[in-house]
Amino acid sequence: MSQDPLAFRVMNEIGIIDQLGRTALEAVLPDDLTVPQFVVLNHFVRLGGERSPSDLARIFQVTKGTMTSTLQRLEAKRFIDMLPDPEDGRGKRVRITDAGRAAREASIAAVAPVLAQIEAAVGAEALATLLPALSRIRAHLDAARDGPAQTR
Amino acid sequence: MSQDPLAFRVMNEIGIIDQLGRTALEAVLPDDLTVPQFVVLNHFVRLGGERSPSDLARIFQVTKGTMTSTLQRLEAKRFIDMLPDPEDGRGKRVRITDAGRAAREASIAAVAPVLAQIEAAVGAEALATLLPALSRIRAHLDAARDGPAQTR
DNA sequence: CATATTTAGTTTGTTATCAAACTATATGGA
DNA sequence: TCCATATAGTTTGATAACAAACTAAATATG
Repeated sequence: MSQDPLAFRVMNEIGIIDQLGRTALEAVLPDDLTVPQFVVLNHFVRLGGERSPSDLARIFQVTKGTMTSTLQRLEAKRFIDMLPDPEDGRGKRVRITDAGRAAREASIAAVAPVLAQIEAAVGAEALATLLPALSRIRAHLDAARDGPAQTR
Repeated sequence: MSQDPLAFRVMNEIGIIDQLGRTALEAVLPDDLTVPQFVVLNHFVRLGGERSPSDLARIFQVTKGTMTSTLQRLEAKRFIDMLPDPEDGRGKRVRITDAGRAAREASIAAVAPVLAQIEAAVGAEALATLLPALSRIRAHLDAARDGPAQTR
């Protein structure tokens, strides 16, 4: 059980947490929102303005294809608008709609208790300590990634 | 960027690490093995013997349906055998094949440098410190999960 | 200026994952 | 013994994610 290398055990634990956490959040999210969909809405409310799909792909570290799919689903729910970029014939501009803002508010309300429980169970200090180490791992993996396949 | 609750930021970081780490490992794994497939093979080599599919689903915290899929792919590659359980007409017994053992050895060799790099970049102590906190988060999410939907 | 290269976005095909529905066998209680 | 319930596995129908191939528009180079 513990003959596995340390880094492997950490990755393992991270994988399971990601899965359980994602499932727990999606169980309470309204409007059949998924975590990635919520995260995009949250971004627009917090930072406002408009973004291109490839901006968003870069920000959230997913491929362009993945972002295309997430945005299409959000647009189908009328939570974002996709407009042609007037400055670039290839580009698009994404912005949140009023319905999207409302869905984000409802999501925050639904998700807050779940997050609060985690914080209570693990301790705010422990979480705060975790964060920098996680960031280092992320930074390493990000840098080690060879040719960023597709403007991820 | 940091108005998000602590627990949310941690979950976010974990999600990205999971994704980047998974992709990095799968890039080097032989025989088109995926991480879940490798993890199952690794388990059999480390602990030996036979397991039922639902044992494996429980051990790796995935649903039975997910485990069915992973086992079918491993069987197609001839890396495991699936036998009827002589004691239970509903059950199956899974065990690794020689080819499976060989694939696991090759995988370990391929994956080791990637893990070593992570360990070097983050530091063994930092990883060791991370582990208990991660375990607490996992334990909480595991416990908070309502009716374990399907003998997950 | 014309062609080559890069960039923006989409599409395709594969795997993982979940929940829920379904089949078949086992077990428990009346 | 018989029926109800629980358990083992599979299947179905979603979403997310990747890589790779593809279209179209923009930029760079000769």
